[in-house]
Amino acid sequence: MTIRLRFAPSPTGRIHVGNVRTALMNWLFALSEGGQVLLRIDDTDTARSTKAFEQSIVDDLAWLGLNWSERANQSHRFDVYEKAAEKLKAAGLLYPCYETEDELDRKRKIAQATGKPPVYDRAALKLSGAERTQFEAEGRKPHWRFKLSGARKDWVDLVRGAQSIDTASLSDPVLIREDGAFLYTLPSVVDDVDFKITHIVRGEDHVTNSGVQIEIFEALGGALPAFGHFPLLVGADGGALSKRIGSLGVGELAEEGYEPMAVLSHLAKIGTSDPVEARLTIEQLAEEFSFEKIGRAPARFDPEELKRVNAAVLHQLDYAAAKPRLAELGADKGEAFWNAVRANLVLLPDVSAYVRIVEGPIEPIITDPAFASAAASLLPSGAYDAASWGAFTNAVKEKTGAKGRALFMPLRQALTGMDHGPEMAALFPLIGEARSRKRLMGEAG
RNA sequence: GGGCCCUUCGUCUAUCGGUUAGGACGUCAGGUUUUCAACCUGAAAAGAGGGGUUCGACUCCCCUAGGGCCUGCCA
Repeated sequence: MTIRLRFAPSPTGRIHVGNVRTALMNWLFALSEGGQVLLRIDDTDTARSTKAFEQSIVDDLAWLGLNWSERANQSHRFDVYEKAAEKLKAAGLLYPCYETEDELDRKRKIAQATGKPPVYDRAALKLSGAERTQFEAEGRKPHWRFKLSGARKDWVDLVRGAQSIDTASLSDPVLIREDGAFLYTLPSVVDDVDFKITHIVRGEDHVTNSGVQIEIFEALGGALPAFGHFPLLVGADGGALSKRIGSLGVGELAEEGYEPMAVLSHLAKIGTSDPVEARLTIEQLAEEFSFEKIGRAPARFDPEELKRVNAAVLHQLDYAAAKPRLAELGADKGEAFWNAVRANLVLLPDVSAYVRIVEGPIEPIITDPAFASAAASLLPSGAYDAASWGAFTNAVKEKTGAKGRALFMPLRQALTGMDHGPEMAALFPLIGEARSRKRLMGEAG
């Protein structure tokens, strides 16, 4: 049997790193088992959902290289949810409630204050027909709650092992809002049944939801999927994911020049027993994926570590793969250039600093003008090749007596305006004679 | 308040009762580069605190401290 998973974002905002991690877990598991992933747009909240956000989700997943096999919108399926709701009502499992939000809020606060669990008291269940008619006459519209059984619900979680949720300690979940809108819970279960989802993989913020949803699966007579809840992301300081990081959107990462595979590698490896290392393909990440490797402590999303992984991805990126991206940045200066500089990049846009080194203009750093001009007079003429740098530095060494660091650092600083960087032998031919001469003479160029 | 989960080198983590407590990043040292960066090799470096259980505990139980998630007419 091929397994079927789903990624179900709400188009009420851009997707951020937390969403990407959820998506990735689903994709990696599906890929590792030869299964499929359904992209389900959870747009039941028509007021907050937008087509623009939906498109951004599609674009962001495409940028990441995550391809779905099917796509569905919940907003096209209201009639299906309606039928499911009718079925639950007929079974006496979905009942109308007339409390206002304020009333519920007050009830919760009172319960809290008296040390009682803030669980819905099911007052609506005791309403007489006359009372209901009275509420309706007042113009109150009901919201609908699912009647929990009060039994414990058990399952063996893919990452957490044996789980047991006591539905007696939970409020009956509201499935339909006063305005008639379906809340996330029912459509999610209905769709999981209809689309024959075999595994629900999501963050551990959903574990109690799963207990509730298992009851709805049972009430609807649907096949129960397997559940896996992985720990959430926390920030590098171990605290909650900061607003800046938590809302770090895929779009922003792309703009800042991160590599999709760096983002994916980092999110796939943090919180697992694998070392956090760069991988060049999703397939490789999938090959290494296993629920058993996922720890139970929160995973740390560390921007510094992401950068390190990004650098590693870049270091392995060959010219053919880099070329189109370099072209976008106006930084495609040929294969020799790419090979010379890639090991020194953290983010791809860093390449522009090296473009300036080979094309100018840069401000040379001259600490010893006499030495620099002596070197300038020894520059070979004509076209430079891989051997030119050796010949040039040997000549300078002989003439000035400088060697080692005293020889190379001033030349590097004069020629590149930096005190670190790629192999000079590779850069020198790209800089060329004229520019080298200018820079050694202390002129910007 | 209640429920669930977590706490091992500086950092992220492995260990599912008996290990020289393993790996990765970082750090340090060496190599390579006639310089730096990049790269390669090696080293130092750990079980929150307190009680139990056991021949034996990082591992199981309890308490304390510290963190995360849930407890919505959000998803």
